[in-house]
Amino acid sequence: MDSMTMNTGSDEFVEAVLSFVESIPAGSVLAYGDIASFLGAGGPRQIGAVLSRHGGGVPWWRVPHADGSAPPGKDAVCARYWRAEGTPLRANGRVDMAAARWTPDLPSGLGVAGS
DNA sequence: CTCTTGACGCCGG
DNA sequence: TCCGGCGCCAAGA
Repeated sequence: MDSMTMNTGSDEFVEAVLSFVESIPAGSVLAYGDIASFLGAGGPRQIGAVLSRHGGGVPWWRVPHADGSAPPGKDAVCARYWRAEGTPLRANGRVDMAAARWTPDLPSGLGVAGS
């Protein structure tokens, strides 16, 4: 997909975000800003906007804030899902981003590639 | 064209 | 650690 042709608000962008979220394995999470960064389009707010409108069919609970906290109102629901999926949590009940943060499957051989 | 709003993120107190 | 404020990006009125 041409990232440069992907304009926020376009169905392409929406599908890309939803697809990305669906690809997140249970037990791992990604912050709004992380998705925007990996996607290479828009910003954290655009990701949140998409999930708020079309996130009804994807594991949106795997997409907390950068600090590991959950979206407004969904705090209790998220905690339940996180516990069920064994997501690394901190004492405060928020996600341990340092351990739960997921990265797309990169070509084998990388891992340590410090670039 | 300008102003406000929003499932964000980071910094300072 | 919690709270508030400012910055960012795009859509809507």
